[in-house]
Amino acid sequence: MRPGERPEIASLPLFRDMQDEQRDRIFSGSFLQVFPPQLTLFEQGQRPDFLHVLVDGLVELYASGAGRDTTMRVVEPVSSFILAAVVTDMPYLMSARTLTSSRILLVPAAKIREVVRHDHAFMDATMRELAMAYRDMVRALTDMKLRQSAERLGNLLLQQEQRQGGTGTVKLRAEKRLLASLLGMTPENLSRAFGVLAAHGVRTDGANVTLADREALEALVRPDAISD
Amino acid sequence: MRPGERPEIASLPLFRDMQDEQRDRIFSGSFLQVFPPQLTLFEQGQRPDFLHVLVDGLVELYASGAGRDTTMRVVEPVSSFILAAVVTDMPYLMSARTLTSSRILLVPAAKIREVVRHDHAFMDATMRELAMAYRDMVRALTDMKLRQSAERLGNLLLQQEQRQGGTGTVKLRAEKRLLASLLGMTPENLSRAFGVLAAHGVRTDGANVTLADREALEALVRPDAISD
DNA sequence: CGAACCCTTGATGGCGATCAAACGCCGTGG
DNA sequence: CCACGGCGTTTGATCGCCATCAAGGGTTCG
Repeated sequence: MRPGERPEIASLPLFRDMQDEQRDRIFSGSFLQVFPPQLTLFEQGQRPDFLHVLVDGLVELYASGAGRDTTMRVVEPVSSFILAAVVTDMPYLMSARTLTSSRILLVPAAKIREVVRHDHAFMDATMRELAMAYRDMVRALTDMKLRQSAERLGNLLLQQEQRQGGTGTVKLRAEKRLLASLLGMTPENLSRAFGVLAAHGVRTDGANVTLADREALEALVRPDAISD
Repeated sequence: MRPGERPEIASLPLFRDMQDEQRDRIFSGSFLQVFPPQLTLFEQGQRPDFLHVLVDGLVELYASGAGRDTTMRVVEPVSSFILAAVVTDMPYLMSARTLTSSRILLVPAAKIREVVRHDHAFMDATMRELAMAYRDMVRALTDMKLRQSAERLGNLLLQQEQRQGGTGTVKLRAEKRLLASLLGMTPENLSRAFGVLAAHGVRTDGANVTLADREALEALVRPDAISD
């Protein structure tokens, strides 16, 4: 582990408040590994072997079915993923692959389940993490059921703009084809959706998007105050 | 509380393994109330005041946005709902209304959060409940993104048939208009979806549905083995 | 420099929403 | 007991969003 990385992982909400001793147990049983781009980390249906913590890089979680794939989440560092499968010890509902070269901390699932049982603060953090993840999924599902594609895109841009500092600029971290899949549409229609938003002050230049007229965009998208 | 009801609630996975003393604390601060049909229990955006446990009746959880509503879940007895909002103490993401006259146990949210902190088994059960709820939402979102409407309906019928005993018969507990909203479509298209499935052995008679040719239906729907 | 690959743009088609109307069920009130 | 009215469901007609198919332009990388 590089200097500064371990404190960064340890300060994640999931690990922050637990006993030092228990945290040491988790980390000592874990190992950090570098994966090349486009590598499948695991596939849906498998039993969970590790809790994954993305330290550096970019990871896609996707689900397959009915002969097609769809992106469920793009994981950015530093954060953990597939916690729910680990604590329940039930098969993954999603597959994972690296998008870029990625450094990932692998924590044996059995160790997580063991430490959860013995460290109250860690269980508390796990519970909260799962509750937040559940709420994220509720938002994603309502978004998919209630909004059409251009609205979903506009909404995502508004949220990303806030998370990236509110400078009126959004930097797309992943390819547009992936963004399309995340939003539940095809690349072609994502392109057209950007075209629709152009009439509402959205300028695109490759991966750089500028929101020139926030008011007009919000009028189109009608963002939900609760979804913040 | 009627005789037999309290044991039924206490034997729920959520409350089953906690200390008797802590369970008493929770129940002593709670009260059971009867609500008429079509009554709004709470609305999205509100701060959670109670954990709800549906003892008898039927409750709809729905979300509003972009000028429309969509059903997120139909709650059947005996089970709790809106646990995630209660433990995080964050605003509801969904609204709730009774569909039929319902008996609901109302547990003060603050008491839940307090007991969670002190009872390890209860926290463990809460964590697991949230993990399962999260997984349910993942399944719902993939279903919505990957399948079209007739497939979603067929899938739901197959699952309901299993949950109702595998007799080849499904009894729809709610109105079809509600089922349509749950599946993310209009009542008109639900009707047409039943029409499509009729060619695959699905006979409907009001709220009674019989699956005459399970193989044909599964061939159409391609159910996912993981989604069981 | 060439070959993928991504993104874009255009043309077409299908799924599902919307609009409209008729049927059946069930309650109320005459 | 029957007539009426309301509501949920069904069926038909039309429209719009989005997927698919197809082709061209731009970028990256070998």
